[in-house]
Amino acid sequence: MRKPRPTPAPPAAAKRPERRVTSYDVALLAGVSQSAVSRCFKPGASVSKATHERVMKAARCLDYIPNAAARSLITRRSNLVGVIISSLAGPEALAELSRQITQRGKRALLFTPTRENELDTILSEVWQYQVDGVIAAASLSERQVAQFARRRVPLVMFNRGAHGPAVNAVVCDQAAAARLLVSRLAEAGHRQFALIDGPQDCADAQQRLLGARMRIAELGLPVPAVVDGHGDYASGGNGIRAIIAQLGRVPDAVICGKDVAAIGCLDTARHELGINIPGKMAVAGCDAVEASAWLSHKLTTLRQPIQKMAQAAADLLSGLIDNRDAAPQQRLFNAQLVEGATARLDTPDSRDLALRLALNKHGLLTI
Amino acid sequence: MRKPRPTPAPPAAAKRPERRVTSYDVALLAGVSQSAVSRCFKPGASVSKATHERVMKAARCLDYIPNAAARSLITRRSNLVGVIISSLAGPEALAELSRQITQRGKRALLFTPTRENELDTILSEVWQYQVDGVIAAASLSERQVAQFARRRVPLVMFNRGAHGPAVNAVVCDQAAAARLLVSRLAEAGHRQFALIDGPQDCADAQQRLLGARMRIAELGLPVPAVVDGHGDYASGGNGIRAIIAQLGRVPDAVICGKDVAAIGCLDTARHELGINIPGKMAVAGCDAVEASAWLSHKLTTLRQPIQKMAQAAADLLSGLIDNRDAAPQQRLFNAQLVEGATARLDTPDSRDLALRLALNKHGLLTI
DNA sequence: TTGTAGGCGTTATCAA
DNA sequence: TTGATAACGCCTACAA
Repeated sequence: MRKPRPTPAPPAAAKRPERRVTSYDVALLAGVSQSAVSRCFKPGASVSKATHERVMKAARCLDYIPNAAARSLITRRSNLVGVIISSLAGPEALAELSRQITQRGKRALLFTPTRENELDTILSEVWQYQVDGVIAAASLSERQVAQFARRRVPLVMFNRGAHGPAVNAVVCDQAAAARLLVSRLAEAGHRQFALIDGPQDCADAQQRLLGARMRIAELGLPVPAVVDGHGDYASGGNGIRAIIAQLGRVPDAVICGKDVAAIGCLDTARHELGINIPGKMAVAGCDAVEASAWLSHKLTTLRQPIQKMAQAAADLLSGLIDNRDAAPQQRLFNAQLVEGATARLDTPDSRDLALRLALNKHGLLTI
Repeated sequence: MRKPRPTPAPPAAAKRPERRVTSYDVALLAGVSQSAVSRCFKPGASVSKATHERVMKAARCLDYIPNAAARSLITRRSNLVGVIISSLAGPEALAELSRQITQRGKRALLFTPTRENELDTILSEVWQYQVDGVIAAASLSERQVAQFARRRVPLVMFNRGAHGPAVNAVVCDQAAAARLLVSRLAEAGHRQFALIDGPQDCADAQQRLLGARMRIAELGLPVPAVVDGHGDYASGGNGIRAIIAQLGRVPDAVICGKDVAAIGCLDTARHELGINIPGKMAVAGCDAVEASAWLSHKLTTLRQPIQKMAQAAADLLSGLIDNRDAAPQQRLFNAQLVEGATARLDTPDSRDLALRLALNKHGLLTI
């Protein structure tokens, strides 16, 4: 048996490690037991109205707030969700994930790996903090994914290639979207393609370009020029220069793994190389960042439903936290083609028709 | 007295709330006491080499990781740093803060208020999690700031107007930078200014525009046109239209509280209103976002040393955590003028000189 | 509905 | 250097 507090409370000023306000203090002031206080802070617990009021008043008076660490120790719930996100994954996803996690009464504990090899260090911290689950928008090795299973920590992969059907994942069908993009560009008459690769550790960009290459091959188009990139603005500019050097001519269409690179490519092509876009060359991105819609870019790109995906990830994780034995699932979303002004996407025929309609609208032509 | 574990370990499979691996399990396997295990995980504790090895081997064997919640309970250190950041503050700041916090052996617990009134809710959660300190890139009321002092939780304001000298803050001298911008624009001959305001809850944007207005007044220039904005792309476009309607003419120079709005203004002016920039009108932003440097914008703007500021914030907070009674300090940084291509910043004289030099360089003129 | 008592997993203290 | 023991602050049967 142990005495709740050695010093009842008032004469506790001499202690060095400055005492915090605890539920015992509140109980003392309210004239109830400590467990009564505890129950008052648990939604749906059985407490009389009178007790509840007295306790809450005392709590307010003392600025009492329950200690999450102590609670998590006994309940085995930290209400913490680890979010592992490499900076390349885009700020919109992070903001949206944070919001969704908060809505479900949990908090995002942020892990931002800068290099691949940091991931093991990060994981060991993840375990320490006893997170209830993890949403990972970073590339985990199979060994790392296996650790989650062994420790029984629910994991949801976000927008990353899932390692087999045993892993929970929310993904956008990048390959399908890229295939669609190639098909549309090909229909419109583009034949010589070029690809500016995204960063190696960005699985979604890799998926997109893989899909594009396959579709190009299927359609029997010329072998595309491919250059590496890091997904940043400079990569786009350097990329288009390298492509032209490689092909010995300007390609018909350039597809970039990342929008920012696509904008870099677009700007360099227009302002430094003097290439008419979309007249002479088409440029397309793949992830519809905010800037892609700006008037000076109007980039043709692929929009992923990030909000819905974040919501799905949070839902999926919540479910797993409440029922760790739920069957793993993959939720697949489709990207949507954003028809900007950097690529001709219409077939020659439909373009004629559109032109005629436009002229007709201005009264210049009668159909 | 209490027995470490009711069930020694092997036959513990029947328990429902599935036991975790604890330091007791490691101790049992290594044949030492539990406190010996604890000491092995504390850097600089006095343990014999032999014991250390045995314990570590057992720990690896059992996948043991210390429980941060239990540790934080007794040490009163959670190693958690609350980061309160409104989405408007920019992703670069968040990434940099996260990195700096990690480098100091702590973790960022993310709080992203979407509306002002959410802040009180957020703070009550901050207290629950027993964070060691908070970096706030959001506007806190004086009452809210006072709560930090009362609870003795170190607080560092990041890029937000400090509430008096008693608050720790890392700020960039926005007003001074804006004054410089106005001065340079005025020297170059711009007289009629217009301002597109940032969001109300974005104190740095407010500071910048305040500085600009004061300098405009000091120089005896015409009263500037001022329109409200939210700091987003659309605000820039709407803003410039409203300004022209208000003035009845195109202003000489537009200064925007946020770069993204400035780009919106620039694009709309160029592509929709057909205004020659910088010939007919100057456009300037204030926070040097990544896109401002792109070739299609080349925005004249003000660069804040975000990396240094994040480092300073993390340093300051670390110091406060180790010594809560340290005197509060403000660390002030200066913004740097980025001379883009959206504003003439040279005086008429120097422009002539520059022109002559340029022509001379091409052999078209001899000085 | 309320109080008692034990335990969550760790670190800190102190004697051996 | 090591081990026993007492916190840390809370939740939760169980009994009243």
